[in-house]
Amino acid sequence: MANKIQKPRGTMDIFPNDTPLWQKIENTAKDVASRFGFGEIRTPTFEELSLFKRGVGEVTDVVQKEMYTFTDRENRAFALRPEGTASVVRAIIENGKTSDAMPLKYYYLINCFRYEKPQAGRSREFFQFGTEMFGTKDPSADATVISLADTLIKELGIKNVKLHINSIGCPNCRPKYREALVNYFSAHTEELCDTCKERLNTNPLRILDCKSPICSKIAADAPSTVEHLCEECSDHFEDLKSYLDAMEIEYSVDTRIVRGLDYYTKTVFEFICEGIGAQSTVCGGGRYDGLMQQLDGPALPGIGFGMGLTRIILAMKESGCADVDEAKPLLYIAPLGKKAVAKALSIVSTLRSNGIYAECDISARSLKAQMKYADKLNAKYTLIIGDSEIESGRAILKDMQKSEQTEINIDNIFDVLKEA
RNA sequence: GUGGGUAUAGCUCAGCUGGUUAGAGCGUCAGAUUGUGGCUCUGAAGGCCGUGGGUUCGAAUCUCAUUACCCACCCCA
Repeated sequence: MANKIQKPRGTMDIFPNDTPLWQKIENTAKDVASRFGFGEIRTPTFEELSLFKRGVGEVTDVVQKEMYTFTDRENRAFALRPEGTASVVRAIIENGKTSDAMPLKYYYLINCFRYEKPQAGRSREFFQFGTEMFGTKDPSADATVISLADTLIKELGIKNVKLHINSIGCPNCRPKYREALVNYFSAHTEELCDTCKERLNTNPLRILDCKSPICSKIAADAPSTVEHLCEECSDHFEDLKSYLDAMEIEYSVDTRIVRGLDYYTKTVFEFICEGIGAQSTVCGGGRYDGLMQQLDGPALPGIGFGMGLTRIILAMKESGCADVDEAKPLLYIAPLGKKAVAKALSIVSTLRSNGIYAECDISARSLKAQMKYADKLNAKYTLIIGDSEIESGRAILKDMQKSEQTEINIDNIFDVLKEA
């Protein structure tokens, strides 16, 4: 055991006992997205490093210390995608989709990579379902995107998740708000925790969601975003709320929701699940009206979200809806002898071609072992074929649950199964 | 990047203050009169006790380092 090869830290192997749950989530996501008129987009796993620097924000933690970067043989700098939005924007611009009918509506199911220290709900390779919409700045678009996430969460059966919304303003009102915030917290500098003293310079908005009791107590009386919005942002936020009300989507306004990535403007939201650990945001998103321009595209407003699939799974387990029925074979054939095996393979092959899940022994095991295996697979019926059955053309069909046996004509197996 | 916890068969775990061939349950495979499952019984395979040093006559058991996992900070989905 000199060098046992292990998977990279913060990654995972997923086996067939777990993949059905993943597939259920992915299929439901695709289904819901297409009902909202969103089409799937696929972009590269890695991109030019500068895309993320410009798109996500040069000074964010994600870009500064969490990216997997590398250079290729010609010394070009790349990075594994730490999120999905920047790539989508790049692809839209590069392929001239900005001339398509608006709005553009895309979704994706991707893996992302961030060099972080793993913990509950956080890994280095993680999976997310994301949506992006470009070309409409109307609050009804915000409401639609939120509704998509809400619909998906509900269809998955997750109950213990709450929607929190906020508005962080636009380039007109945010600087003023930021100033007000810095003024307020500066008066309490000494009381703030060390990280928040840092944040005062780097990202004062973040002090609002600090978990330290002292900071959150101070933050409670801090000026709130909502009161500092310009008229346009304020109207936008009010309209969004009334549209959510119209769709009967429950939410609470939470001024501590600020989002970490630079590109967000106006609407921000999170679906939060209590009980799955510290990383409780199951879905996070918002509006990013300046992003397209920041990447040298036209001034198309955008909005979207990312949903962490691992966290969704934690939430599903928490609300007890993570069980997926396993596939059970309709028929298991237990052949004895080569002639019988040939017959079994032939029957099973026909059934499979007709969309039916069927199995037969392929290990030349004893009948007893085969029956045990059929039981373990939860087969509905077992057909036993030996030499004499091949001769007579008749074999025993056993209903595994009722434990009843009937003799049938082997070639009638298809009709018998049809009736069953 | 910071802090706390853990690391023994495929899985869940025993193994007391260091002492001869490291255990259980579950799972896997094979048997319990010739071609029949779910219950029961029997047996087998499977671990140099995460890895590498150190202390010791002797270490799974003490110590240091390292790696991974779990949890929290940070950050975020």
